[in-house]
Amino acid sequence: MNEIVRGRGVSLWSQISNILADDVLKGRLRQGEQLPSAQELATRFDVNRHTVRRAIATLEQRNLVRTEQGRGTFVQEQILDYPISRRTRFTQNMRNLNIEADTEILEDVREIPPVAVAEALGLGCKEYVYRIETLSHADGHILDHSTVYFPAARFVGLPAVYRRTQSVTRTLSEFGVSDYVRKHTRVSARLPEAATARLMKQPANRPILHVQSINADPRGMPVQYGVTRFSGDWIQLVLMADD
Amino acid sequence: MNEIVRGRGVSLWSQISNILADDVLKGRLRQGEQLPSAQELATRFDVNRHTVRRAIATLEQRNLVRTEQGRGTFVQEQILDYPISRRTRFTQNMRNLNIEADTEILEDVREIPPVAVAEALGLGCKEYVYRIETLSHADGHILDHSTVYFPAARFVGLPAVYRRTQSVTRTLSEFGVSDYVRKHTRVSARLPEAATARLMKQPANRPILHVQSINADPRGMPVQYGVTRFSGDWIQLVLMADD
DNA sequence: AACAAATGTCTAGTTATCTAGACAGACCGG
DNA sequence: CCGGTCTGTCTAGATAACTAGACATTTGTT
Repeated sequence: MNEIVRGRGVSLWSQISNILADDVLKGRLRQGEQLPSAQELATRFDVNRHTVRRAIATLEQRNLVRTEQGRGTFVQEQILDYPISRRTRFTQNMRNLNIEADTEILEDVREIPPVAVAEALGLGCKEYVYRIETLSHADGHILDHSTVYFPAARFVGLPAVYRRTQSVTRTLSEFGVSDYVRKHTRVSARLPEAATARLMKQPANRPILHVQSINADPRGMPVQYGVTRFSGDWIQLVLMADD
Repeated sequence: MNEIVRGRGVSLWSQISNILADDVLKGRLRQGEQLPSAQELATRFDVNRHTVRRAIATLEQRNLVRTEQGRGTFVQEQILDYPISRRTRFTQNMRNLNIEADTEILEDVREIPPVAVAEALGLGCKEYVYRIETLSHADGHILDHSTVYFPAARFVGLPAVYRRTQSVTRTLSEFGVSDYVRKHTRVSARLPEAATARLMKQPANRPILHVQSINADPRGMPVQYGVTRFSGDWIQLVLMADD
């Protein structure tokens, strides 16, 4: 297993601290996962509990773990850098971040959209859209609540495809839109609507990241209007130069 | 310059030891070079002399430096691995080892060789050879004392070429021998003759590596007979499989 | 309420690391 | 041979790291 060396000029607490930090950073310990108790670690490393505590104290300072009296110490949920560029693809993003994301489809309906959405999609005020509501989980956390609109006339029967492919990119691809780029992205922080707060299991007074985006095909024709509400606590959007 | 950190779990002596070891291994301190005195290092690192001494003690254990009372501490001359194969070329070897070698020509004469040499070169007992005596230095150390014989009939005027090219390989090349291989190599340890000991500035009772070799052209005709006396202390021949 | 299992906080003692100073011994150049 | 400059060795004390044990506090379960 992991070895510790005495009397070579590197203190035990520092060695233990490094080993544990490595476990966290390399993902051997997952976000929110509970570490072995101080006593267990002391036994494993053949060292006093105080020594382990010192190691853990430094990890806490580095914000890698969080200790709760009477409960234990846990891997600190890190703010997730969520890169956004013109070609951001959610599924791809999560895969890059080495996170198992699964998306739950809450609802899909065919309806007349709000005026703002119709305008954004370049539709007349009597044209139908599909509206799809999703909730994404990652590592046991709720990641975002999304509402996406597609022009119904252009993508007949889209919800069924979406349910099968579980991916915007693959769905559009099946309708012949093999490429699309983000026409614009608007990011704001706001308090969640009641429904969103309930869905994301977070207090109504904790702000969320509200991202509204429009994707267009290569000819500039809008294919998707979406609103994604990220948990502001542990998502941090990174705006990137266009590629 | 080089920084040292207190109170982060790594002892000062160990940090200093690492810095100095790095200086030696990366060649910032050369073989045989004197390190700053313990007091100077203590001042530079803002640390007690004893602490520096402890760092140096570990370096001594690792055989990276050697300390001499009253003189100072010096980078330990490492044993030099000297690879030998059928295609060994002295100049090339030194270049591979990243060592500046310069060869001083002590003497070149045209003479009747000893019988053993004549036989080895496949010459009759009345045929002349050129005998060239050289002394090689590298990094300020004397590396070897060589005696090489060339058949004079085949290589008329060779010494002049050798003085110009400073290389056996290039010299033979100018005589049309573009390739040659080592026909055989005999290695032994023996005490140096008086002249050699004096030349190599080493005691007469310290053994040297005595390497006798014959090089032949691709048709098997011997082109060179040589004896090289290496300083046994810091040269270590590595016999390699033929290439 | 009782209990087990965590973390948090003390005290006390040991060992390792670092500092300070003094002095001996070897080397070297004038 | 003498003085300056090295390394080598010793003593003594201060600080950091580690161990041992006791007990408090918090949490979750029974």
